[in-house]
Amino acid sequence: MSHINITPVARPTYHHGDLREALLQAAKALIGEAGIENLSLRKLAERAGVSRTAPYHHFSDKNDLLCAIAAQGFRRRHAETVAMFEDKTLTVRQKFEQYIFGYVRFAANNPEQYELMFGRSIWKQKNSTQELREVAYPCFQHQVEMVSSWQKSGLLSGDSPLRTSQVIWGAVHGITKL
Amino acid sequence: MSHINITPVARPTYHHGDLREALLQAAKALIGEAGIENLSLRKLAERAGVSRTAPYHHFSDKNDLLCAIAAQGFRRRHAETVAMFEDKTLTVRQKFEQYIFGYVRFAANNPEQYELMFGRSIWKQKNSTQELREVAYPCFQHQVEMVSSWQKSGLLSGDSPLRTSQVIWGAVHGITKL
DNA sequence: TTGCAATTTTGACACTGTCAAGATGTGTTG
DNA sequence: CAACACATCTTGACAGTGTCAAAATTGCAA
Repeated sequence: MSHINITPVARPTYHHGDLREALLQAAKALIGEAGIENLSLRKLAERAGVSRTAPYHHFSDKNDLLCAIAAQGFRRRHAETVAMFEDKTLTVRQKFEQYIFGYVRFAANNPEQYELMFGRSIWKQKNSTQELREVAYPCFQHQVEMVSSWQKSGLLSGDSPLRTSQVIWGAVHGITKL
Repeated sequence: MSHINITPVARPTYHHGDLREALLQAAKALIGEAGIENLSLRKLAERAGVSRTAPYHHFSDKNDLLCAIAAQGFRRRHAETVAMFEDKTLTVRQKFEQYIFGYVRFAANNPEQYELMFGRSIWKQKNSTQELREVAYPCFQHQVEMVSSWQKSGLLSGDSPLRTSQVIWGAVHGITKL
């Protein structure tokens, strides 16, 4: 793992200013370089130019940190999707295509973050933060609403928006991972 | 993690006999109890009633161990599927249903092993053992062949067995994880 | 200026994966 | 049966890891 660039950022003041955001940013960078399972809080702290236990005042846990990254992904994805869906200049069909493309593109461009968002580890048992749940649920719900509207407009068949949504998501998810 | 039962097995002889198989078995048990990320080689060795480094004479790595478990899953799944597909007493449609059900059932009954088989970590970069690859490929290939035959018999539409296979697998995979 | 609270650091601990060297059996050959 | 080679297992050791407690440092309000 010696190929990872640490490059601690020189920090003029004792207090960092916005360490939390800096940690999230650095964590995403490290994850992108070496994968999720090679992310350690210590390397992260070092890259942020801060001592090993500093992150613990912004995240209660390593799991908490990972949940925060996933939550960031959901927030971003949700914002993009909502904006796209409410765009009046697009036809219904274009919206559907844009949705699928956007999903796949996001997964392809941020594979590690994507894995974090939909991988097993975060959601398992009591691992998910309340923040993560509060951010992710609207994201899922909005997807179901979109599918429902597409069904009403005749673009999609089926009667249960939830089921159909699951199938679509599952298929895209599956294809994405191959 | 103190809720995990270790219960080292008393071993009469110095040589274990078939430590490799015992380790795989114990590993699956521990994974079932505490999840993949809570499996440690040391706890595993202790439960197998053996010293910490003993496993290293049967698996070069922790990753190697996980690959072996995944390979076991593929072997079992492949055997079941082939046997079912060649069963003359089933109609084509029954076979298709059995295949889907069998897949979901396996994933539901062995969620951790399933995660290991299709999760990102094993297949990423150079993590996959040659044994795992040699076992998994026939498994995938057989699935494509089945889909192809179902398409020829008119049960399934579409022309590209590979693509269709991917979609089916993806959808089932996606639904399975919800 | 002084004191309080937020922030960061140092020290420490148990746990992990893994390597090197030694110990202990088992099977084989004379 | 003896001696030896080999597979198997153990002990010791080391660097990393997550995380806690206590101390230190700083910014802000009274």
